[in-house]
This record gives sequence, structure tokens and C-alpha cells, in this order.
Amino acid sequence: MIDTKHLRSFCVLAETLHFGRAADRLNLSQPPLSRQIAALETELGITLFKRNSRSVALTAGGRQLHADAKAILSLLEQARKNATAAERGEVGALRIGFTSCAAYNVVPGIVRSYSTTFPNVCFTIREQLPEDLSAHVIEGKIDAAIMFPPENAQALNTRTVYTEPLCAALPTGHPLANKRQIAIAELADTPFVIAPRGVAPSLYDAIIGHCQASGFTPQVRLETNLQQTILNLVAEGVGVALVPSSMKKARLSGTVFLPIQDAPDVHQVVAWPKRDLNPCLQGFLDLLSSNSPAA
Amino acid sequence: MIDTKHLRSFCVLAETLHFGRAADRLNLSQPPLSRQIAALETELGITLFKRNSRSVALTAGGRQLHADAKAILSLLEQARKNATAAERGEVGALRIGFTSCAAYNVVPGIVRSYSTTFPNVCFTIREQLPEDLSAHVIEGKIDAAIMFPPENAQALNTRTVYTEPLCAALPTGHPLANKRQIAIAELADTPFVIAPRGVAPSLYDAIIGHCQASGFTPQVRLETNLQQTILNLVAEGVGVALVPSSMKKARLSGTVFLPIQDAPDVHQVVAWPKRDLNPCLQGFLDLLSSNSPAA
DNA sequence: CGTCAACGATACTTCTTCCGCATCAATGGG
DNA sequence: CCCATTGATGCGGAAGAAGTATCGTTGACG
Repeated sequence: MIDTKHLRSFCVLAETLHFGRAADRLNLSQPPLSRQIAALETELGITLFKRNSRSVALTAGGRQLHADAKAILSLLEQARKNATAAERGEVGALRIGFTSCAAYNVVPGIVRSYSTTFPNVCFTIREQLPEDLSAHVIEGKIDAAIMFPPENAQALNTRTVYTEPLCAALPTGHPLANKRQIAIAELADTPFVIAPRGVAPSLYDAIIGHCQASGFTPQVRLETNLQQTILNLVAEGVGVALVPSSMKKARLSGTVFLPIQDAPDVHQVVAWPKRDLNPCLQGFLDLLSSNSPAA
Repeated sequence: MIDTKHLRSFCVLAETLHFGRAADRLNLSQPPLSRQIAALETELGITLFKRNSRSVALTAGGRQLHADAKAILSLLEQARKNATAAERGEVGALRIGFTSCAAYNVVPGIVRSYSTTFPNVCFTIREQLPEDLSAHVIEGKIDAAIMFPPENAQALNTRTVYTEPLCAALPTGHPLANKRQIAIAELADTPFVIAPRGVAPSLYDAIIGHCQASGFTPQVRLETNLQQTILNLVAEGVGVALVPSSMKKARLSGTVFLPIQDAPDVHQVVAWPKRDLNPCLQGFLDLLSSNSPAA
């Protein structure tokens, strides 16, 4: 079998065209080099050097092999670097899932900073249904997710990356739409549009909890899973909704966003599996920590 | 140093994820395989497999190295094939020089047949001055030349590849231009355009010799080195010329080509250096022999 | 909860292989 | 014609790799 040692010896000899000097450069004495080249030649079944005891010259096959051998040796060196870089998370692939809500706060920043810090990582981000994210992380379909805090997180690590208050989303025609700020109790008689608890328990609990703390249980007219859809329904006049403040950036006509007195905070977390850590993820998490702004 | 043996073992293990079965496929017992992988890991300074005595899994670095190692091993196999192919003349580079005259007879055919028979050879053909061709072959600037027979060919092998009679080139206005055939003696009083003897001795000798055999020495009005230029001068009415018959294909207006009675033959030869044969040349010479048509 | 079977790591011996020294054979220069 | 240079070869010893036997760990099963 052809050995990298043979290739190295061959390359040095092809460049020096002198067995003695080539052997020196290889920290070797001359006889082993002669034997290595001879072995390579019998292995390939061709002569690589035309030698008479006065000069050494490459044959056509030797020239060809020299080009190929140099390429292979440099690829080998590259492979060594790649492997260690991959283990450090500098090359590889990283797949991140996120909810539409995160698209308005943490995602833009982390996308820019990560892809500039790790240009050799194939970085994929996919918006996914909020109720699917936990499962996708656990199943390994994605390496991490930016999402509302999951409830049963025994297989997941989580870390808060964004915190913001809830705000109220009202249709433009709503009687309260012209106020600068409202108290949640003012919405006690207005129908709500809300995501089912299973989609984002923390968000659901924050909304319902805040209403109940103000002395009423909101009348839920319609449930739907996406914040985006909720806002569309608000714009249609179906009801009002409490949404994370960053949803303002959705720039949806027909909807007014109003701050709420004593608004509860909602959080975005990054969630990643407890085992089998993709090395690329570490850099991602580090960047999230250093960049994460408060709301 | 990383060895191809290590790469092979690593690849098989990465595919089977089982030391025992991988060792079988490598015709090896399990302990050496464990040691090889361990050596590779210490060599790279990273762990390639996460193993607990129940399962073996690639790390990120291992996945990266697996991709690279497969590529390297296939390149190695390719290099082995390339080297033997190069020695057989199936890959490599072949540079052929030729005179404008040959461009009208042997060159088109050999170009087509050689480049289809040896598609992996980088095939370069260059038209060059006829008086330079011998030197270029001897100096190694080109591997072979298709040319008029050189005179002092001690360092060159030559083989005739095309034979054709001389014909007469007359300006369209010439009194003999309407004949179907002429005898050379009819041109005894017409000025000639001819290439100097040094450019193509065999051609020069054939022309002068034929005239003298017919009882006259041609009056040379102008000497120039290229057949192409000679024909241009004939078209201008400077004189007449004797040229190889295939020059008819130059499709030059203003010139008429007439067969000559008892015309002497002129030859095109392929000339190549006597030593240090480029393997690609052998196939070229073989094709020339099998394709070479008589005039 | 204990036993067992499967699997990878390790210890030790054996054998192959490769290196270095000495020397030979060929070739070109003085 | 002699000699110096250079690559090939023979041989003894050392390094390294493979194989056998065995250990330690871990999940499966009763």
C-alpha cells in the first residue's frame, strides 16, 4: 500500500533530484530512501525516476505523481487542520430553529455576528412552528432553538437570551386605540385572541396570570398558534391580544400597539440538547450571551 | 505522522461504528485497530469517536475527518492511476509544432484523431516558422514537429507522414493560367518566388532540381520564408512558385494551381528528439502512422 | 438486583519491517 | 587511467506493528 511516508520521500526527491541530499532533508540516510522509492515504483508498476549514477530525472509518470502527491499531502495537512477546527466549532454545520417572534428581536443580531465570527460554518436558520421546536431539538433535527421557555425541559438546556414586556395589540378602530398606555383591566370586556397554552406555556401563563391578577379572566374568542396570525386577526377586529413588545416591528397596518401598566415580562430562551453537543453550538451560545441585550 | 493505513482504518470504522467488524473488514484483529485509532487521535490532539463500551459514535471532528479522508483516499487511488496512465501517455501534455504547409494536409486529421483517442492529454499545437522547428524540438520547447525533412538530423528521429507532388502556382492573369497541366520547362522564363534553402532544404532542392533536370535554372526574383507569403506574392503577380499540392487548400484568390508533368514529390515528416521521449508522443506517432494518407 | 454477554482497552509476546553501516557497481572528470 | 561521486545492495540490529489473552465497563435479561 502507498504510504504518506513514501509520498513525502518521493516529493522531496522529485524536488532535489539527488538521493543523498533528499535523504538529508528527510532526516534519513540514503539507502532507506533508495529502497522507499524502489518500493513505490514496484507498487505502481512504473519507473518514477530515470537514474544513471550521475543524474536523476523524473519520468512522465513521475512528474504526474509529483503534482498529485503534492496536492494529496497538502490536503492531508488541510484535513488535520479541519478536524481540529471542527472540534473547536470553527467549521461544520449549525442549524438553528426559531419562532416568528424571535425573528423580531434576537435573530437578526445573532445571525450577523455568528456568520461573521464563524465564516466557515454552514449556518442554517429556519423559522418553525413554536409547538414543534422542543421536539425538533430533542430529535436532533436542529442543533438549538430560540423560543419561548419550554415547560418540560428535562432533555434540554435553556438560557434566557431576551426579555421584554408584553404589550397590547388593538385594532385601529378600538375605543382605546388612541391612548398612550392602558391598564389591563380596561380590556376585561373585550374578546381576546391568544395562542393555546401548549404552543407557548410561559406566554399563555403570563397573559392569563396578568389578567387574573387584575381581577378578571379574559374571554378568549379565538385561539391560533402563530403570533403573526394573532395580529392579523386583531387587525380584522376579531379581538385584542397581548403580545411580546418586539412584535411591534411586524409593521402590520390595522393594529395599534400600546404599553401596558405593570406589564409582565416574557422571555426568549435558547434551548439545546443536553447530550451530544455540536461544537459549533458553543460559539453560538457564547455570542448569544455576549450580545443579548435587555429589552 | 498520519499514515494512509490510519486513514483507511478510520474510514472503515467511521462507516461501521464497530471496532470488531471494522477490524474484520480490514483483515485485522481488534486490538491493532483500537491502537491505530488511538494513535490517530493523539496525533491530531482530538477525539474522533465517542465510545462507551456499548456504542461508537463520530464526534464533529470525526465527521469532518471522515469526509476529508474519503476524499484523500480516492485522490490517492486517482494518483496511482494517473501515474501509470501518464507513463502510458494517456495523460500529460503534448506540444506539437508545425509549418503552415502541414496545416493543409496532416494536421487537421491528426488533431481530431489524437484528441479523441487521448482526451486527457493537454494537446497543444502551434504553427511556427519552418526554419525554427528543428531547434525547438532539440531544445525541448516542443515535443515533436511536423515539417519538411530537416537536413542535419543527428539528434532527431524523423518519419515521413505525407507525400505529395509539387504543383505550380501562377497568378490568374498569367498566360499559362488556363492550361490544365504544364511542363516545368514552360516556366523557364518566368521569375520565381521561392523560400531560401535554409528554410526547407528538401523543398528547395526539389524545386531547383526539377528545373535543372528540365534544362534551366529558375530566375529567383524574391525569396521569403513562408509558403503562405509566397502565394500572396504570386497573387500579386511578382512571379510563379512551385509549392506542395496541398497549398491549393489555402483558397487564395488571384492564384491558380496547375499540376506539373513528372512533378517531384515533397515530403512532410514528423521529427522528435532521440532521447527523453515524452510518453504521450508514442500514441501520437502511432496515430500518425496509421492515419497517414498518401497524397 | 444479580448474572451474563458484548465490546473496547490494555499487557505481553512474536514477528515483520525498516533503518543504518559497510560495501559494490557504474559513470563522468581530471 | 585513476579517482571521486552517486545510487544500489547485503546484513545485523532496533523499532514498531500484529496477534493472543485478558481486563473493565455497560447495557440486557431474567
